[in-house]
This record gives sequence, structure tokens and C-alpha cells, in this order.
Amino acid sequence: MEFTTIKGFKDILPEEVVNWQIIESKARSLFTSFGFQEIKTPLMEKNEIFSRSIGEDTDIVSKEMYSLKDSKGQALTLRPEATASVVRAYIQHRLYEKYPVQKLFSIGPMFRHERPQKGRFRQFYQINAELFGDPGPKSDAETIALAIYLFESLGLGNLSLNINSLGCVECRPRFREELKRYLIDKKDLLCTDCRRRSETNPLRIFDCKLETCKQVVSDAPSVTDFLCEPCREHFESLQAHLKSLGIAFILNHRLVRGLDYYTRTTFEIQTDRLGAQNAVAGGGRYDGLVKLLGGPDHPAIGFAVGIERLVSLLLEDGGSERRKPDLFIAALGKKSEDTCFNWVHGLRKTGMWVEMDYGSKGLKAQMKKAGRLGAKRVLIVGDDELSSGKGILRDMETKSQEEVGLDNIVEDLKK
RNA sequence: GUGGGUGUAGCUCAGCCGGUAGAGCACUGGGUUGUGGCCCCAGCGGUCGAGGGUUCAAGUCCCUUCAUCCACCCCA
Repeated sequence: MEFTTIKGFKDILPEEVVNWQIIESKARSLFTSFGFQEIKTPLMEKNEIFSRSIGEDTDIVSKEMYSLKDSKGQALTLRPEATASVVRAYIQHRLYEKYPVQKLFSIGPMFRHERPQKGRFRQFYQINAELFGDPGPKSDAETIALAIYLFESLGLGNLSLNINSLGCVECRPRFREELKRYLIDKKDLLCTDCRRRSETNPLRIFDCKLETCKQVVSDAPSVTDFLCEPCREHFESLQAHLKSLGIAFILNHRLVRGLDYYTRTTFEIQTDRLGAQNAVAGGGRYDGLVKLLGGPDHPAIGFAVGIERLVSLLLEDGGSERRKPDLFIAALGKKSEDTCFNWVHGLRKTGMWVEMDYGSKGLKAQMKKAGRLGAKRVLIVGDDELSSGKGILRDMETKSQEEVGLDNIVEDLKK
């Protein structure tokens, strides 16, 4: 084995691609019915777009980005997430001038230099949705509903929706300070990571999975208690909308995000079937980001779905069936092989999946191959049949066969 | 970056206290010279991840290294 994929990157083989296609086509049609339009942005952007929006102190920016300098010394980065690029495009092309509310989605690969693990890769694919221009909370509910419906349309219930509110520029700083104050005399009880976090990004402590830290945090003040009046109303209204849509959710005041740009609503859709990687979708509101990147002060909300994780869930549930050829033509003899070769292509042009074997093997071998492929019908044509004008058409499921005239065979088989 | 598990045929794996490599599936051919997935027989296929060491002898023991998986971290 000389050449193999690089660590954390992988081939998606044909068998698996079938499931990807199902997911993507369901997503496209569902998103369209919600008024979302597809956008494709470059895989590479200028460095600052990500460092500014995601946050310098986040793990993503500080140690996970694939960054390089091109020959002119420009600092470029393979996108670690989609939102920053979409926001950039929204501003650059003044998409807000066309419609007051812009709904965009995209599907494509992201790159993060993390240690690979179950459900975690260095190149991974996301379906991404962004709604610009409406402050919510109906837009929040709509966006969350879209994510939920996507999973439902794929037959995936049994996922839990967690929601939280992180507050806004008004109330979040107040909570941060309060949390810091609470943690000051409890530092000895925290793990080294959390001790560091208590200084740099105290909200992240809620993410820690260590029992000892969980205990400290269990008595900590809750974000939701510190929400300002508008934020509290927004959050309550969102919950009311979700309830009336019949969408179950879990209030999780420990749900914080690893990207700095989130404000107010955050949510995560989780499963217990993927080991430590329990999030299959995550997102939230990012009202300050468009302005931060130099655009107008427009609110926005969005989410990302991890396609690999979705595929794993589908595969666990049995996956999808392999496609099978509509027809296999078993040609016996040189003359019939040449004639059948033309018929095969005549039928393929009409959209039928037709196979034949080019090696002029015996009938048994060809039937065996047709069986393996799962062909629905087999047309048997030897040189004798060719001259008499009658072939044999066998239905592989009922095992019945009949004589068929060969004069107009391509036309006859189209139906 | 830090732990732990695993590397043997194309795939899934067995291989005991060290004695010169095995099964199932897949593939090719045959049993059946013109009728399918089953069955039977045969064949193909391996520097045992790589490098070093111990030994008369290493897939097996020791060291190093690489790959991969899982977990921490973080996230989709």
C-alpha cells in the first residue's frame, strides 16, 4: 500500500453514496419548501473571515484550521464551517437588497484538523441553513422546525432537541461576570482545563464532562436567570411556538457553543447512538455577526447538520437498498453479441439500466452474473434466435419466461 | 496535544506454552459444452504494518516506528 488517504480524510464508496444522495435530495426538497435557496461558496477564504467570526480564542481557530499562504503571501484557510462564508457572500453581493429576508442553504465539505474519532473527521460534510433579516422568535422556531423535519423525513425520530438562550450583548456580560465570581473560590475543585476556561471563556465550563466539574457547575447560576427582559420574552415565545408545532424539546441551560458568534437561541439535536459525538445538528442565532464582518446590522439564525453522522444513523437503521439493473441481455455468439450491444445502448438512452457481458461466455455464467447483479429481467439471444427473430425473455422474480419477437425489441422493452 | 485498543489473503477474522500460515466470504474454473443467487470440487491469492533485538527457531517475546480505531479535548 503506497498511496492511501491522509489521516481524517476518507473515500465515500458507492454503496454509501446512495445514502448521501437520499439525504441530500430530501434536504433540497424540504429546504426549498421552506423558501431556502441553495448557495455554493468557495472552500477557501481569507483567514480573517474565520478568525474574526468564529473567535480567536476558540479551539477551531486557535488549533484546528487548515491554513496556508499562497505564493503571494496571502493567508488562506480551508473553511472549518459554513456560516462565515455565507455571511461574507451575503454582505459582498448585498443579498439583503433583493429580499428583506434571505434564506440560504448549502451542502459541502468542511475542514478541521482534529484527532479523528468515531463520527469525527478532518474533512466532513455539512448541510447548512442560514436565515437572515428577521429577529425572531418565529424565525427561530421555523429554523428549528426545518432541522427537525429533515430528520423526520429520513425516518429518524428518537433524537432529542436541546435548546438554550445565551442572552445578548446586554445581558450575557452580566452573566459572565456572575459566573466568574461564583467560580473564584471553587477553582481547586475544577480540572485544569476548566480552571483555564474560568478565565478565558467561563461559559464553556458547562460543556465539561468530568463528574467533579459537573458537580461544581450544578449549583452555578443559570444563564436563563440572567436574561434581560427582551431576551427572556424571545426565549419564552420560541418555546411557545415549538410547543404549538408539536416539537418536543429539552431546556438545557448547560448548552453552550464552541463558536463565539452565537447570541440568544442556541440548539443542538442529539443522539445517544454515536458514542461521544452526540450532536448531529447544532446551531443558533447570531445577531451580531453580519455587522461584525462589515455588513448592515442584520439579525440571523442558522444551523448545521453533520452528514456523516446522519449516514451512520441511517445505516444503523438498515440503510437503503442497492439499485438493480432493469434488464440483462445475455448474448450468445459473436453475431448476437454485436447486435445486442446496439440494443443495450438504444435502451440505455431511454433511461433503462441495461447490462450485458462482453466476454461471450456461456449462458450459465451470464445467468449467474445477471443473478448477482439482481437484474429484474433477462433477454436471451443467441445466433439461432437472431436468425429466427425470436428471443427468450425471462422474468427473474417469477422465473417465468416467454418468447418475444426481436424485430422491434428496443421499442417493445421500453414500456 | 494526552491516554488505551488493534494491525495476519481483496473483506471479516482464527492462529494455544515460540517450531516455517488457516477458515469463511469474494474472485476464477469445473461438476452441468444453451437457463440465475443454493450445493459440491478445484484453483488463485500473504515480505503476518515497517525496522531492529532476543533465540537453533519469531505471526507469537522485547524495543522503536507508522497506520488505524476508541476515549479525553472540541464539535457536526
